[in-house]
Amino acid sequence: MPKLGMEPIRREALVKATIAEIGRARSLDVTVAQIAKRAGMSSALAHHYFGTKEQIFDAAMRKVLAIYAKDVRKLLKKAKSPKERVEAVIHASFASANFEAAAIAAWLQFYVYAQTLPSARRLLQAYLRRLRSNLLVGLRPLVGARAEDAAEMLGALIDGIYIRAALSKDKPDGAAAEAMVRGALEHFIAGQD
Amino acid sequence: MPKLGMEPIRREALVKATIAEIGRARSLDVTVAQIAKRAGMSSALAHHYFGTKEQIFDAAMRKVLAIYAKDVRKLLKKAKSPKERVEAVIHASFASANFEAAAIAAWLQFYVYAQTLPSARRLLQAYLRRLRSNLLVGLRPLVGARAEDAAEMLGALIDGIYIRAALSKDKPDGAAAEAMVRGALEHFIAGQD
Amino acid sequence: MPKLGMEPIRREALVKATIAEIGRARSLDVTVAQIAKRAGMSSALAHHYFGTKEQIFDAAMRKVLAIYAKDVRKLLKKAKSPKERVEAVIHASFASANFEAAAIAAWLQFYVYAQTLPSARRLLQAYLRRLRSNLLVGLRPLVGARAEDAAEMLGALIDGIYIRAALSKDKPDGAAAEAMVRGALEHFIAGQD
Amino acid sequence: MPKLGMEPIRREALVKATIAEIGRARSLDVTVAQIAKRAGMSSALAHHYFGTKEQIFDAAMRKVLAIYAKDVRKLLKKAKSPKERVEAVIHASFASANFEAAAIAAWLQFYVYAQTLPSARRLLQAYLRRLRSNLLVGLRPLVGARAEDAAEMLGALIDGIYIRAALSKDKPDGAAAEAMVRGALEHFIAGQD
DNA sequence: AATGAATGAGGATTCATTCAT
DNA sequence: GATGAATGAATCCTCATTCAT
Repeated sequence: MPKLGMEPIRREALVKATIAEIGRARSLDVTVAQIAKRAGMSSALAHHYFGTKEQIFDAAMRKVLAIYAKDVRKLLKKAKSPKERVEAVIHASFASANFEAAAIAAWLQFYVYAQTLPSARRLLQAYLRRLRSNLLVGLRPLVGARAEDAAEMLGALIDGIYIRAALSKDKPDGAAAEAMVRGALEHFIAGQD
Repeated sequence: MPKLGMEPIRREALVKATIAEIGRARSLDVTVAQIAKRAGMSSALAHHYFGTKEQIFDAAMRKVLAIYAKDVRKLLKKAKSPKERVEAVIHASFASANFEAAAIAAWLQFYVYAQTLPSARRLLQAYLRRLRSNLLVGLRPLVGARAEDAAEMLGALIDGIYIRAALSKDKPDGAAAEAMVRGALEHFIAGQD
Repeated sequence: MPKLGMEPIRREALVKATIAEIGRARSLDVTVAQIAKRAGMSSALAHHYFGTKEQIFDAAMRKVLAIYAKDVRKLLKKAKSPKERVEAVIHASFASANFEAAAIAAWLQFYVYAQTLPSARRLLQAYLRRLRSNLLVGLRPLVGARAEDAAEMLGALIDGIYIRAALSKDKPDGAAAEAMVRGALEHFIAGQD
Repeated sequence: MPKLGMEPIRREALVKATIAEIGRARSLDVTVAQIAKRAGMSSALAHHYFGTKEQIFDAAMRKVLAIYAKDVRKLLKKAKSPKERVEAVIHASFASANFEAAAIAAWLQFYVYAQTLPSARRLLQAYLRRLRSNLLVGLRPLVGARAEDAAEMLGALIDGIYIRAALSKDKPDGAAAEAMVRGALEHFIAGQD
């Protein structure tokens, strides 16, 4: 009798292996065989479950974004004030399991990947929209009409820190990253127009 | 005697074609044949002049960084005050010929490439150091001991804007980008610690 | 479960095809595609099983030497006297399945190959040592201290006959070849110093 | 005004460079560019003078055989007796400028080359015939009807020694080689049928 | 469910050879 | 006479993907 319910297990193993492998290679030049091997199965099985390599990548990207989204939701729930809301979003960006060398590397790769693949682009844009809207909700009470600009700026800053973390050989420093964004937030709030 | 002095012409054509082709593909998955074709020659000739694909990429990356460096130098010369120095660096980042769809796309690809290739990493890190030091010279008189943090933040913000511009389908808006960074600078200066 | 146990079959087919193809081309300028085609598979599969062309050649060379070594061992077992031992070695050299047009041609090619490739050189030198030592064991009782010279001479003579057989268009004549070496042996034994 | 009589100079330089380059590579896998560079000219010029690579190789092979033939002729002139004739041929084989690492390597390569290229085969067979006939003239008075066999055997032995010298990493020892062939000759003469 | 077997398509690289000057 | 310029044709090798079992 066949093992039942293997599908979700296999799929998850593959997704995890994909992120790890991309993190290791620091590039999307990763073969299905490598991913499958790390996931403990044959590449034929990987295709059986996902169809194409593209779909494996898609699922992996979805996973990275989902981890982040979940962290944000959790933190937002505890936020008591507008400012705490904004800080929650910032905190989630760098405290998440995603702010870890391999995941950051994978993140950057997916960013690039989104340039080429429409489905990946959609995913990434959804993330950007959500990030922006999460920031906006908190920022409006704080800076009013300047909230749009503030959200844009904070979002870009977060992405910039990510990209730099990806390049650096040092272990990513989430606290420092968070401090930098919070500083920018403070200055923005303090600044008059 | 044969046609002479083609080498620099061919090399430049290849470098230009490489950037254009990477911009078009929005990926480093570009074949030497594609590059050579766009540059109007056979792939064999491309290898004749550059040896390997890696060296072609290297030259293209060097070119992108060189364009930026030249723009910065030019603008810095005209700067009359510390603040003008910082603004010159910011302006160069977005006014340069590099802030144009294809070049931005190529820029992002090289950022990623630097994760893998040591030679590319060195190039990029040199760029980052120069950017930072250029900002620092202007920032020290303005914000004193906080200059380091400011430089770090502005640098990350610039990179973040780049990465977002790379993802966007719209034509990159240099003016808006510049305004955002200048805004952050103003707020940083105004902010108290 | 898939078709199983193809690997040894494929590998053997490839080795055989390699020898045949080198024999046909009378040169090592044989493409993996040609070999694979003769072996009835795609070149990709050949690479799948052997990795590189060099390793295919290595295996083929090993095979040629192994055939010879096996023949020698078999004949040596039946030898009842020192002289029969020497004759067994000689006989094996020319009666072996290797003394056949294609194999001789391949042999010569490998001899040349050994000049360039360290691994091939090691294989060939091992063969030469074994040949020498096999001859020595039989020769010592027959010619005493002159055994070393005799072994050297007989070995060179055998190789010389091989090389000439490789050049000739006629079907190799094992009997004649053997007679020539036996003659040299007789004269060496008869000769006084 | 054009330089006159460059042709023979260029041709000779190329032939010499070819032998040297084959000796260095210990293989015929030598590019026209390498040969031309060593000869101090462009590969285009090499083609200008020889037409094809094949013809360059042919000329080089011819040269190697010509050196040997000349040496033999010179030594044969001084020979006073049949035995001295045979010894002259043997001596020439190993004393010639050809019995030197690079030339031996080239020799072996050409031997192999002759398997493929008809023109090379003709050259080599002419050499073999001449060697044989030179030996026969001296051997007939010495061993009568057995001269044919003796010539065949000595020829094969000489070739065998060459092939082994090619494989060895040590500097070729002409004296030892000659001693071995002379020994075989002595034994052959001494041997009774 | 799972995988070894198998391949077509593609890509970097090399090189003999030709040609215009 | 001489050569830089240029290319077409090959060749090794990789890899996503399919299939039979």
